[in-house]
Amino acid sequence: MAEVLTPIRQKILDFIAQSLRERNFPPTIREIGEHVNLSSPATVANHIKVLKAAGYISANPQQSRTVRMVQNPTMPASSEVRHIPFVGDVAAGTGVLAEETHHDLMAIPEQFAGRGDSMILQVRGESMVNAGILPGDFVVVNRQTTANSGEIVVAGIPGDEATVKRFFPQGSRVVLKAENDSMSPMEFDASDVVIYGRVISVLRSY
Amino acid sequence: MAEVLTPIRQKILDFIAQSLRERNFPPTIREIGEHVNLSSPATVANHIKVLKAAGYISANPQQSRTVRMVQNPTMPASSEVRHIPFVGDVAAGTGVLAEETHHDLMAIPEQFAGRGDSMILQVRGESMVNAGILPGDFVVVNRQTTANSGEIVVAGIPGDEATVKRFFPQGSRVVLKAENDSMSPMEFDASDVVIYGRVISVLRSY
DNA sequence: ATAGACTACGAACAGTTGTTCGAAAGAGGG
DNA sequence: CCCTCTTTCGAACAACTGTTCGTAGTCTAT
Repeated sequence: MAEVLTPIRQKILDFIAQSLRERNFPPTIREIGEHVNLSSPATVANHIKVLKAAGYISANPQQSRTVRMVQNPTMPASSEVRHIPFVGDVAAGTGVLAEETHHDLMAIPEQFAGRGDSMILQVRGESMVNAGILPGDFVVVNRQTTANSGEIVVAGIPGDEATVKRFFPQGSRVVLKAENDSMSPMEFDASDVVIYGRVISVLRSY
Repeated sequence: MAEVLTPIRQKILDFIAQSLRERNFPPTIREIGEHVNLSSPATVANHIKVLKAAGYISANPQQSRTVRMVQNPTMPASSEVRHIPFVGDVAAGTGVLAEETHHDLMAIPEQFAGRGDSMILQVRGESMVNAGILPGDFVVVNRQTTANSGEIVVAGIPGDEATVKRFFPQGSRVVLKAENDSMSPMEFDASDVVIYGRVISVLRSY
């Protein structure tokens, strides 16, 4: 058995992928041939047949423009993803945060999912723009009641809703610092601040 | 002028979307006709022409299976996660970007994965801190060679490596603006700038 | 009723497209 | 050197496909 992924076949694969992403439809056999300098459609068809047999692509016989890329043959294990509940936005207050009712689950890659009990919030407000957290961003929050100095936490403060702030414990007092030039640090008695969790990752979609 | 979205045209739109969703390639005119009970290809072609003029779809003349939806009424909805190749960091230059070799795949939720052919880059440098993109952040990039004004793109510029900048075309010139107070906008001849793709999402892990 | 529009049909045409077949050229091994 | 495998070509074919053209039915407004 000869090598399947010869350079010319690699080029064919690339061109099919390119056509799909740039034009949203697959190329014809002759279009492929023109692109890889194979003047005979029979030659290209032969490569197509090999690639199809090897599982790289699939194609319908006798139908034009029906080659398509087969999804990654090595589907990574589902353990790569964790499903984390989306519990609302940060301005929604503690009720939402504490609730364990039916929430949408978002699939989050392990790398961004953290380890313990987690939840996802959508950020409202510009309090953390200097830390690269913009309004509308999704933050994955590890549920925990304490945090280390300087970490970004979701906290409940007196008379206000939950906010995202940088956390600085100072004895019996707590300083919550917004990362925004126009906002001053807020100081509270430690007993008045409830920490809901720590921000462990940020996801944004444009 | 008559109504554009007649029931039959709606059925045609639905069938095109269905074909794209279930088979990953568009139907032919006769396939459409068979599904909506129009025996003459001329009739279907007429509807196609109207829908195309109205902006619902686009199609290449004289090419089979090239109709495609202009807007995207039907999200892929296949799986909740897409696996996107991680191709290195933005400072690694064009070589890495162009390569189609074996890369690590990262599982990305559909919501952040975009639609077309995508790749993942890790951002080096502080050029986009004001846009909430920090050093070390992962950006999902939709491979495309053009972009709209104001969009964040991954671009190759003369004498430098690939960078992440905000894109402003100005006639035959191109202005690339860093989102960093200490960096000035850069202006190039349009032919000297290569756009590799558009940043569609940002992921950060603390 | 008459005219005009819109829609649909059916046939035909030219170009496209996947496929088949035979043959030639090169590579590698015995 | 000879054999086999692989790749490629060129030509041809049948089917497919977008398009054109003439005709006809339906509906609305005049």
